[in-house]
Amino acid sequence: MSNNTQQPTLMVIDGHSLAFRAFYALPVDSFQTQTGQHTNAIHGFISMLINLLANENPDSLAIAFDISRHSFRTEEYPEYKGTRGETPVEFKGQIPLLQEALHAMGIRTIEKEGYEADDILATLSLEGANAGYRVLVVSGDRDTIQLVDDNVTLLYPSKQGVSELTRYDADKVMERYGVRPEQYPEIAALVGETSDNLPGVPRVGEKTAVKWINQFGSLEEIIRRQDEIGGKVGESLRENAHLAERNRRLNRLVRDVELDVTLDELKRGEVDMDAVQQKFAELEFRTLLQRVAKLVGAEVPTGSGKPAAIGATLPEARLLIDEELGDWLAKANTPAVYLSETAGGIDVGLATPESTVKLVWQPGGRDYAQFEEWLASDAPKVFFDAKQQLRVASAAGATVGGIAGDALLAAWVLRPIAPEKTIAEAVFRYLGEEVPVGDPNQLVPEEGSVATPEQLAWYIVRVHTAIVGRFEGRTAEVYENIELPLLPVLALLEARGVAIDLPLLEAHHAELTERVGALEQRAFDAIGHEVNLSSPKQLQQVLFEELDMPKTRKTKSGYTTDAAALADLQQKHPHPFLDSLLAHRDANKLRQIVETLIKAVGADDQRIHTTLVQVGASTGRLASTDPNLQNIPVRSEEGRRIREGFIHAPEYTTLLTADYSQIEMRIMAHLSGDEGLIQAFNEGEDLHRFVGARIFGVEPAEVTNEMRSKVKAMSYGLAYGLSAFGLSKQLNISAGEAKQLMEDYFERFGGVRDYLRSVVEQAKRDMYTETIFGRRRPFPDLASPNRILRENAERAALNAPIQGSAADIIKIAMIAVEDHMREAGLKSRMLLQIHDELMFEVAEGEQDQLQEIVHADMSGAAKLLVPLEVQFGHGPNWNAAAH
DNA sequence: GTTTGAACGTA
DNA sequence: CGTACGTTCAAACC
Repeated sequence: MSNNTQQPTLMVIDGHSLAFRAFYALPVDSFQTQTGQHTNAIHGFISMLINLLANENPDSLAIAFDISRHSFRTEEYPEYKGTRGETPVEFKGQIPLLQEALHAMGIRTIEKEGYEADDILATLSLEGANAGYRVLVVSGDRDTIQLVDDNVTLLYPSKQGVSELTRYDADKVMERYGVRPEQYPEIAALVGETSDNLPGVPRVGEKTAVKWINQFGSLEEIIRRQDEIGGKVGESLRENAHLAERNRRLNRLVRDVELDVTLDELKRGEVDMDAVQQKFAELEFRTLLQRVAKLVGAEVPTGSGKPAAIGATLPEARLLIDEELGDWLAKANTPAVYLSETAGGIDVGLATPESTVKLVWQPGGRDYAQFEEWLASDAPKVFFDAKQQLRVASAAGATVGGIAGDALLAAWVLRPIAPEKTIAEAVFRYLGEEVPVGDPNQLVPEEGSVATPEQLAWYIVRVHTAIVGRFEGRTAEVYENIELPLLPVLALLEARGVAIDLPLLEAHHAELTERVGALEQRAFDAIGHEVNLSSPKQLQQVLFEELDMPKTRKTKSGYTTDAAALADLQQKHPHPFLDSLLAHRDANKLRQIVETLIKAVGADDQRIHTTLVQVGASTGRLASTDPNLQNIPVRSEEGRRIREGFIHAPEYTTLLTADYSQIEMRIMAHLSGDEGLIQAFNEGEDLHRFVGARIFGVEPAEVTNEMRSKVKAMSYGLAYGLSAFGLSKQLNISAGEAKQLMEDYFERFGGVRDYLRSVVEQAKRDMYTETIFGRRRPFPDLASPNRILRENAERAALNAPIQGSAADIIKIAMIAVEDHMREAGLKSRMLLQIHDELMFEVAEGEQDQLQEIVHADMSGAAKLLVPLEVQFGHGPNWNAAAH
């Protein structure tokens, strides 16, 4: 319905009430971003808004929001709207995002402290009508019926949901309610409004109220002549007239709120599609973007062809050589570099936001000396996955310096729970543009269907700026002072690898293979037939059907056959098969680990080069893959034999390991400020013995091994959100004893309990946790209505600052150690990081000096309320180098 | 051929 | 009903 008069149209919308209706109209679970942010109310609201704008085409537009529940109404009547339950958090969090999205669409939102959105609508509709506008009020609150007149029409959502709006003009109000619009609030005052917690006059319903209004003309008149009304109803009116009067005061909308906006400012202008695109990309809205574009007549990127039609335009690529290239490099301000390996060499894309350059690089060729020199220099450059690009360069014999940014790393620091792992993902999220990725099934890609290196570089340089621009708090410091300097250190560790005693591992493997075979045969003999011992399904058949053993804990697809359950079964229901099975599991696992390691040994250098994944863990830890060297067995004697296969190269004299002693407990002491715990560390006594003495009320010397191990399990469990139930399971003690143990612990170390509580409290408030150094980790699930998800998030939130701070500390130490070793000109090398441990290959005569550097840098990486202790061990192999 | 689940190694 | 990872195998899926 378009406006066919000369009169301009003003549309005013009650944002809160319509968003709330949208929230209940759309399934909350189907509208979630990857980070778990709910978006159903935002989506529903904007969808409805687009329809409204398309249908009504208003000339001016404003959307009003409530700031809080407090208004002059709650001043007068504190119970106002008091029966309404707590607004769901899933909804509350969407309002600021909705407002941001509306701002991106160039739409003015209005809030006023002390007033409700309806008062703003009332004020604007009056102002608009006076200024000659035709006014459309959009609200789901019945109080706005009073605003309707010849110039003001109300669009009110029908019961079906948000998409259907009923138009109320004065005639329609009369038809529906039987009174004129301005009389409606008097009806409502008499009847009362349950949803606002405003009781009316008992025995008076809509029918009676309308009858009276039509008979007497107004509420005032009804009350003045209340004695004329007979019967029980009349009696009720006389007793409760004050309620009707109070209701009338409260439901009268204020029409002269002072707003710091003029009608002129509400005129709809051009829509900045770039801003809309970016905001919608964050919200992961795609169809809405198309609809907005259609509404305003803009173009939308298709995703198939060229880079985004709207947003920045891709500069023409230039193929530069010699002086021209040198000139470009000299002038370019922190360009992006993208290296792509090809059959003949390396294709290079270089870009600033304004200019792109391509280069067909033949490493070592004479024409490229200038480029290679620039690449190796400190001249700042940005990358996407710089560590991988470093490998490409280094394989070509080139070096890379001046890593001033890495968009992959930045995206992870910003959102470590679900970082964008490809250029296309990051660009879509942070720039709202689609990178042409091409069809992998097409052997010869069409021109323009796949991004060239220089196009990718252009995306990288822009997306990096966009990501870094969103850092908050101390995130930029974490990125610049920890992650970026660590990156080249990790590249060095990966390139160095660790030496392996291949013959020893092979002998070990042969031995394990033989043992696995024998155990397998013994297991078969015990049940009289063969079975795949690695198949949980087949094992369940044997255990619970053939041998008729008692059922174990349930899994998704049956009953568990894990080691703990099998050991438990063996107690209750001994059987030789169980023995053989458990022993087989152990041996087979070790055999498999050794096999993986053997396969990973490089043919050229007899070393294993793991990949240290810097963007792997959301706490800030590193991860190790291909192979994982952070989970090499150590707990069993047989497992430690595998560590004997990790050795130093012949030109070095020993392996050195340095590990933080109880770093997580020390961080807990620091963060909690608990005096008992701090004292324990400062006195340098055995921690668990000290804590045990306090808890059990004995002298440290009298703490038995059993007491000590209970305390140890408890201390470590606390940082993981361990419950009394979990503790009882782990220690095999009664629930009561476990509960008592925890109570005794908190009795003596109350600061720890207070701290753990405060972490979750803070996390629920901010929706993220922070480490000592300011690394943040978001926790969307803390607001989940799903109890399991929420409690999992609470435990993870409890642990994140502790585990994350430990990760920060060892990273800082690694940067310093590598730096100082280089300064000292040492030949020794840092090789591995295993979360709280560093491994070094020590060159002849350097052990003391190295150990001094490592000790100083590790213990000095953070100044805590307790000392950071470092333990060293050295020997010919990793097992011997244990302390 | 790819994904999922169970199991298990480490800090 | 204790956090953070990666790898392997079998089974289930396409």
